[in-house]
Amino acid sequence: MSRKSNTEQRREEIVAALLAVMAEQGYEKATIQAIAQQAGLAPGLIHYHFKSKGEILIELVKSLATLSHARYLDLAAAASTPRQKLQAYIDARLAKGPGAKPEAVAAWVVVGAEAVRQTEVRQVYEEALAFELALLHTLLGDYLNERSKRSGNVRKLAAGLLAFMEGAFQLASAAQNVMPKAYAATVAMQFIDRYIDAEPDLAGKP
Amino acid sequence: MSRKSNTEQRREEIVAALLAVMAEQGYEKATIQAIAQQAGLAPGLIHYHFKSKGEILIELVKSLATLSHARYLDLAAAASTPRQKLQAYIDARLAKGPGAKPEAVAAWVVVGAEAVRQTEVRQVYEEALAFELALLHTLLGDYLNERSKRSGNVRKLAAGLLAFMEGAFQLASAAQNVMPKAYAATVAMQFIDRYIDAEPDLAGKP
Amino acid sequence: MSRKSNTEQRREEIVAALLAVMAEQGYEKATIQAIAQQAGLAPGLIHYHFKSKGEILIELVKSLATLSHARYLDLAAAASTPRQKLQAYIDARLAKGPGAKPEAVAAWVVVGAEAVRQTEVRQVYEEALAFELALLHTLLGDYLNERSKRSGNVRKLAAGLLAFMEGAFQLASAAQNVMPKAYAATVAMQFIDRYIDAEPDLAGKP
Amino acid sequence: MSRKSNTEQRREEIVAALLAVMAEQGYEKATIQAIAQQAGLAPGLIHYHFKSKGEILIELVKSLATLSHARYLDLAAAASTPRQKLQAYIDARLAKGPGAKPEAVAAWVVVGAEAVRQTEVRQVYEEALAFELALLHTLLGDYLNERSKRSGNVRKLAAGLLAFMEGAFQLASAAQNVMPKAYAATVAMQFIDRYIDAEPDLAGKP
DNA sequence: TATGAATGAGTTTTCATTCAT
DNA sequence: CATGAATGAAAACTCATTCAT
Repeated sequence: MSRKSNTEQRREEIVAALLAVMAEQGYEKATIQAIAQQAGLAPGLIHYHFKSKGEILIELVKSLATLSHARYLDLAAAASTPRQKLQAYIDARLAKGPGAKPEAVAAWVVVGAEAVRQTEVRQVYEEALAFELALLHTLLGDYLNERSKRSGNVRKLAAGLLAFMEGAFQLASAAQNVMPKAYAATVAMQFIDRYIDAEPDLAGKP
Repeated sequence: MSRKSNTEQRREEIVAALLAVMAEQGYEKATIQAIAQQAGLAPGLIHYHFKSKGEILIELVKSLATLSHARYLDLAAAASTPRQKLQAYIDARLAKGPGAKPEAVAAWVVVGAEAVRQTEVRQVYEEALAFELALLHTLLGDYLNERSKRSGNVRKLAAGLLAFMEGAFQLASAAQNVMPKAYAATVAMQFIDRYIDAEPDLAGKP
Repeated sequence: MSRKSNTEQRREEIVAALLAVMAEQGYEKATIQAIAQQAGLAPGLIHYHFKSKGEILIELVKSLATLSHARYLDLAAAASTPRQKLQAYIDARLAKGPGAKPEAVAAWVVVGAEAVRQTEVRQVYEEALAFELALLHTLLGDYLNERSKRSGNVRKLAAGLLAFMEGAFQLASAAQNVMPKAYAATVAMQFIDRYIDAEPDLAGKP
Repeated sequence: MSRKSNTEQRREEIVAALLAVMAEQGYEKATIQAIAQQAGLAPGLIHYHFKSKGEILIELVKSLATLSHARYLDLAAAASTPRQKLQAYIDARLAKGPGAKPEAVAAWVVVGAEAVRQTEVRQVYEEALAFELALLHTLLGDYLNERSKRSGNVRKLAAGLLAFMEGAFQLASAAQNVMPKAYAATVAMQFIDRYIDAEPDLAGKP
């Protein structure tokens, strides 16, 4: 009887190792040797499970996106109103509450820089962001409906929030000494609430 | 008798070459060879003018910060009201109007990723951001005064805007297909105006 | 399943190659390429087994010290009296008799020059010399006892002999045409015997 | 009227600079840039006065030999007996008394290592040592005559002393922590005196 | 599947020497 | 004579990838 394949587990271990190393070394410095050591595996084994280093990165991008969404689903489970769901989304992405992983944030920032120049990375990176943007758009739309507000600018607000969150990741990873403590989630909700409240209220009009 | 020094000029040429190469290749791929070729210089000359590749990067960070501020000063010269100055600042940083350099934006994003792990880069990067944050704080304060508003949250608003702008850079460089066109400057001013208008107006109180 | 490690053997081969190349080229000219070629290995493999060129040098210093001491132990095995042991020591260090390696002598000289400026090299170099000095001190003490002599100057005599031997290495490597043939071992024993015989004989005193 | 050539002075400055740099950096690390900086000259000027870096080294070897001999002549001027002259020689070479230059000693050690592999250096190095050996031989012969002793071994004694002194330089430069303080000059004279006193005195024989 | 040695191309850096000014 | 920029060949070191075991 042949022994059971552990490929899937190994791949996950390797991706996790890249995440850890990349968070503090960057992508180029995350050598196969370093990843192998972090994972407690032999270097040669990495290339048995992945064709190339780039393939691990791609897998990591997907993994990070999945992770983030899983966090949202977790938090959203306890939310009933549209506002609570929005709050859950913000908290999940800005890594509040249980399961926060600063090294995942740092890795995501590095991924973003790689996406600037690696086409394949950019593709999955954009896919992930497009997904988030769509989700955010929906959540914001629901929230507007709850308030009986309308806005032609939900799309821009969603884009603005997405940009804000990406920037918050960046600054949390590379300029933590400069930023105020714990501003991100608060500011995000304020942006949303005040943005929406300032919309002309069409609901009550005759 | 003595030969005239052109070091300052050469250093600027080299920094400009790094900017150009880094914008589309990233920092690691911006090899000394590539920089030299971009600048039309012999590779050895790079190290005659700079002790190391890292030193060029540090110089570039300073240069980008200076460039951005110069753009603000340019635009602000024509601004008279606090709101116009704020607008000038936003436009300058988000690279609207004349003098916009998309490659400088891309380079800044890559710099940000390097700041995650290179201590020296992080230092100058943080210095630059701290400067921007202070300036933004001042501009927002002036704007509030103009509106006879008060806010204990100017600091958080400034931080939020800074994060938003950094994120906008990131997404403009690595996810241009996902984002709406020309959302950034508009959204930034809306964040500001609505944030401020939602503040309790204390001016008229006895 | 697992591949057997040959690291220890490879490291020894590489150290031996450095010894050979350094003996006739000096340390700086003993390039990684040259060492690799001497050892019949690929250049990259050198850095797989050693972190840096300096590490190979450190290893070589230790190896030379060990080699020299092994030669002494070999020769001393056949010696019964303290004088014979001293003679064995002198012969071993001055590379008389079977197992003499002129290239090891030349390499040791080069090591000595590197010890002038490389702190790490100086450390192991000094350790090796301190060991030799202590051994020489012991051997001389035993010899004195045999002769029923006493001397407060054994320490200085040992130091003098050590210096003499190091100088003999130097001159054998760099000024062989100037020095008399085969003077070293003879002169060393004469220094010892006459030095000791000139000491006031305290043995017969009441 | 043409301006006076300062070539000779410049050459001496450059040689002195090499001495200083080489004493603490070794020969390979004594770059033209470093030499120029030490001398306070422009790098290009070095090659105006010397054809190559090696030529400076040759000049330095000669300079060091001359310096050492000048020191002997200085000290010997006040010596009347053969023993005093010997003492003067030993003191001069082992750098006792006024004019001692530890950095010259270190440089000489480095020179010795270069002599192992550079033919041209070895030539002048050997010339210098041959000169010292001959002088030492003469001084020892005179001392023997004064004592009415004879010895067929003056040549070997001279060689032994020369080796001892070179070794003392080496150990003073690279193993100062291991050696006793101020042993060298004392031990040298003891080697001489006891060596000679132990010779069979043929003078009084019938 | 797993190991770890091996390869070789590529990278930063150094530096003697040259040369225009 | 003097300056200092410029060159290009070499050096150490890195590392993804391959492969024998």
